[in-house]
Amino acid sequence: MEMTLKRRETMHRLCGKGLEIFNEKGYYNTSLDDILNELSLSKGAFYHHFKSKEDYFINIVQNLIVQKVYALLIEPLDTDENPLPVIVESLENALEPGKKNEMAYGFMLNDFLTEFNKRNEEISGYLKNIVSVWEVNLVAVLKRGKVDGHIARHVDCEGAATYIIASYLGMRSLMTESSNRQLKYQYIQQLKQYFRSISAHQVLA
Amino acid sequence: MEMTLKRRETMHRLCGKGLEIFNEKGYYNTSLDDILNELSLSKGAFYHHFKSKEDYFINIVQNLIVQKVYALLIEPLDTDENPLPVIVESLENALEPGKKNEMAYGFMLNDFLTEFNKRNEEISGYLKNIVSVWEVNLVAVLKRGKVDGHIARHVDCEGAATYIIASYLGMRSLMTESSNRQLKYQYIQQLKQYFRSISAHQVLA
DNA sequence: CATTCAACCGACCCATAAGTCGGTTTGCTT
DNA sequence: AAGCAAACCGACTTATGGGTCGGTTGAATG
Repeated sequence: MEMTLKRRETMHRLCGKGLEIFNEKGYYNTSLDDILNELSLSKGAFYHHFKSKEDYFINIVQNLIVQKVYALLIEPLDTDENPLPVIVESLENALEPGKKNEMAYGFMLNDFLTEFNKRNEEISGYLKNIVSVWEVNLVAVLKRGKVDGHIARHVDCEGAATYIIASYLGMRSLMTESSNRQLKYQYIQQLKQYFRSISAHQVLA
Repeated sequence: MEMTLKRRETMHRLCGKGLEIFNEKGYYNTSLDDILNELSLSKGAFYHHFKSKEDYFINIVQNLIVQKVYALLIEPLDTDENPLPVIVESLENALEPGKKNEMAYGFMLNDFLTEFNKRNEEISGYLKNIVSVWEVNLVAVLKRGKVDGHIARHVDCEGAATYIIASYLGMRSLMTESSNRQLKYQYIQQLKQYFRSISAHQVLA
């Protein structure tokens, strides 16, 4: 099964570089040759592994993107502590410019969501699904926070989750190369302010 | 100057229909012919009035979009009342699905911002500028709210404005044809919750 | 009535980029 | 070493869409 290994490796390289460039320039603004040239691969190689550009990107979404969202935004929620600081920390971390040569700016869900909305229902569906999983997990962790006495009883957990997600996605629209540090700081501060207001122990600022 | 009138009218029709379709399908996913067919106009007519698709869209941005942002998001702020309910009302109104055949979903700043970011620096610049004007106005109105005793003294007005804008832009990523009513309600509720927390009179929920 | 020019027409040009296909290379198996 | 299939190559096809250009129309002007 050496060939299967070779296959896997090439597909993996393609997906990795693809995500990197799609993230930089957008899906529709990136040609396959842009990616292929970087990897010194040919059209033939590409179509030997994927049946279309769309199929290729679905692969990227369902492997790499899902995985990153889990790692950055969902798994960190799985603790027994007060959920609010945990959520803050996960978002703060997800907005961090990539250390080394990892993905810059935590994540690009908003960009892809917007790009495929109205243009490709299938891919759009996969992306929305990712957001939805994130939301479900946020709601769960908020509800637990209520039970554990960290979050005020009156809070609408679904609404809070939606609000958190919206603000995070929106931040990614505002953060363009420059300006980021300040914006991120402001965002985190206000998020904390909001969290204080839904916390069970009404700490005054 | 009858001709100038004709010219104006055709350009106006082009811009109106253009905004409508660009908003529906996205700028890069809309061909000039898509628009021209709807208006029964030709390529020749188009290029008689605009020097390029880009020039055309800049026209749309600087006339129609600027105007709508002012009408929906900026001018409503110009009152002497407590700014917080006024802001809520403007956002609520801006997220309203267009009555009659007006623009659906209040506004599409986030979509265009995302689409042109990384693809067209010039247009991107104009759009960012609109957001920036909105932000400046929000900050001003929040500061006035502080002076007037509606907003707590400790609040970072710039941060709050950023946070408000981010959450609004993000909502537009989440609101796809279906689902909207519920999402909007949740958003407004949580926004109010946040506003309560930066209000001078700490009303408990 | 002739002239003129803004407004408009639509066939054409050309660059881009997805996808095809007949081939070549590579490396494992026998 | 021969055979064979997976992996890969790259010229080609095809569709799309922005932009061009030589023309036509129609209304105002003299």
